[in-house]
Amino acid sequence: MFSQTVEYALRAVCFLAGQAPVARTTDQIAAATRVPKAYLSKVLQGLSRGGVVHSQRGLGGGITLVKTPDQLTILEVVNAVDPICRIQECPLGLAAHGVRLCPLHKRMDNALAQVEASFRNSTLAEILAEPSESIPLCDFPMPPMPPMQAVATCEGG
Amino acid sequence: MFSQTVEYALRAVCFLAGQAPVARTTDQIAAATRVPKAYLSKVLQGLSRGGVVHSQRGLGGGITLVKTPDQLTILEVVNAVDPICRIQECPLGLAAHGVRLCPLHKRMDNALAQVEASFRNSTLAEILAEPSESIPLCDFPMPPMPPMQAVATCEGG
DNA sequence: TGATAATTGGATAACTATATCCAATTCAAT
DNA sequence: ATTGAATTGGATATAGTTATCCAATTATCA
Repeated sequence: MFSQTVEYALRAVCFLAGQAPVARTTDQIAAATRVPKAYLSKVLQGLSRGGVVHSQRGLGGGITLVKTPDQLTILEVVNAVDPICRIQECPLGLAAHGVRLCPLHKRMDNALAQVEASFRNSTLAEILAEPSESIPLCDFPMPPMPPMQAVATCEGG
Repeated sequence: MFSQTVEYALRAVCFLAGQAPVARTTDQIAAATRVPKAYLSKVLQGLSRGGVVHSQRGLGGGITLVKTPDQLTILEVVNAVDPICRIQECPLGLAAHGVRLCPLHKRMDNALAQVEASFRNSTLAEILAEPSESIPLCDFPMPPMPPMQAVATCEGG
């Protein structure tokens, strides 16, 4: 139900949060998150226009988060690239329904509201800090990283 | 975030529930729900294969619900045409993540689980019975209906 | 059995999402 | 100023979703 674009954007931001405040290039992000590089650059453009990341051109440039991980929520990332559109008015355009939704669309909108709320309550810092057997994006705890090569071994699909 | 197909399927089933146990033709459903007739017939085929509706060919045929409205949930309708796919395993295919999801994907899956749960808890009967200023699909309480012509006046979009 | 009413499914079109490639642009470092 | 590293954006390709049309099929009623 979530688009590929959302999945990719969250992976990228999650990676950047773990590296903050260091800038990373599109190549580095693509390798770490296993997202097609060419497509990732478009997704990052969306995140940039949405004010989630900052991109710096030129030698030594790259992508950084605009906010610190504890101030950035999943919702902001999602809304930057593929907004959760709440149901504002009757999709059938029925005049009588006006502002109030019918019971059907009220339930659909409630579901969207729940997703919105739970995404609003998750910060990137929280995700990185959560004790878990699985570190986001990695087969192992990630080292600081400078030169950076392809990410560890990986099988399965 | 919900596809057009889901929206159309829910409208159709909602309408049929209000008419149950009378059969309605694709033309009648299309007019009442304002769904393009040709596309609706495809959506209904999906609902039929999914066991949500039964279609009867021939003179006097039409579409009916397989279950009574109090036994049919929104979730069953949604899953018949555009299933909610929970995140079962790490989308990156990281071996180390195995069965357990990382904190990021755990949160995404939780959101899906919430939607699933709230759809599982809504029956069509409940939706029709809910006191509301807006009756599902209609500008006014729907009469029994036989010959049936276009549905009332309607403006806005 | 014949006529009519209804679904079924194949072919096709338009649009959006996903993905790729590359030339142009920008900027830091020297 | 020149060079090299990096993003940017345009053009294009592919796949999936949404939508339409129509001939074929099925089943009921007279």
